[in-house]
Amino acid sequence: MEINIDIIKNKLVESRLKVTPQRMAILEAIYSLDNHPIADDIIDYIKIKHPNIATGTVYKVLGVLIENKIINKVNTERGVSRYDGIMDSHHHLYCSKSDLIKDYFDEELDKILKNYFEKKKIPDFNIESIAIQLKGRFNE
Amino acid sequence: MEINIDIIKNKLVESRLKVTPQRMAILEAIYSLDNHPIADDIIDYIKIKHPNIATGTVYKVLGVLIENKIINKVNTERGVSRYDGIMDSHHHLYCSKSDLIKDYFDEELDKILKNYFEKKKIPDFNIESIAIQLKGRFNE
DNA sequence: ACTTAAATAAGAATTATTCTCTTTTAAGAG
DNA sequence: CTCTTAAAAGAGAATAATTCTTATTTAAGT
Repeated sequence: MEINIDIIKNKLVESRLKVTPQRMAILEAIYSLDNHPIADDIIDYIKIKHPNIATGTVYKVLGVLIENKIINKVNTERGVSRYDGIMDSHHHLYCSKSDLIKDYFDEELDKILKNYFEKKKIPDFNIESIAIQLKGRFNE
Repeated sequence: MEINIDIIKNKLVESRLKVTPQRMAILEAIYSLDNHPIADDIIDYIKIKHPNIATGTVYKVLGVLIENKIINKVNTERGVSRYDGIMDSHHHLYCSKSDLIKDYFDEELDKILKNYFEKKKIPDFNIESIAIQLKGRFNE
């Protein structure tokens, strides 16, 4: 993924958020780390350049970034939150044997689903978003 | 849902699990409580008849029931685990304003998805299960 | 009724996350 | 460029959900 400092900075500025070293570092960590890091992965990654960052700050910043739709939270079986820097509509592939989670983009599928639910309404329920979790195994 | 003691007992016997009052009570709670209870809901429900049940026991039993495919765990945004006694293939409707989660059965949709992924293989990934999370609002 | 592996109770321990309060800082105003 | 101030970060205590440990009890087969 592009780890351009200016692009990261821009994301903060666009949301009228103060640009702080901590926020920059956390965003950079999310974009650099693959596999949808948990807070602790981000903290470990950041500690190299920012040894004094407080755990609470990381959680606070993650919350702010989510509120401002700069990142997403991904639910997992284990209950630990994982974070995703990609905001384009996509689904997730969960490995049933490891903690690997991959993004899955499929516009054709999105179209099929959109279409399907436009025809087949669910009684008393208005759909706002559709997320698919595909669980399975990756070939090494 | 049917809250038949013999049916509950059978689920344990079929899995070669010892039939204990605690396990019976926990299963009964899951079938009786609606809206995919969290562990605490189950504990509260059970405490009326079993005031001495230990919290750890409830978590342990829930784990055993999941391992034996008698119940399922449902992921939530908040990270707190919720439990589902329905094992037939189904999806979930998540309310975006409350903690309501409803089961959603749709064989037609399942067929469409099965078909779709039989044609369109995902590179290096073998699908084991497909779960759809529909987030939206319930009418009143 | 006896035996024993399995299950439960009790509560300590752990883990992830949030909260509180103090200090520091980004960024706009002058 | 300095001043001001609201916002952000630091530090660590607090909380919540869940897991773990050890002793005690019990289900169910002999």
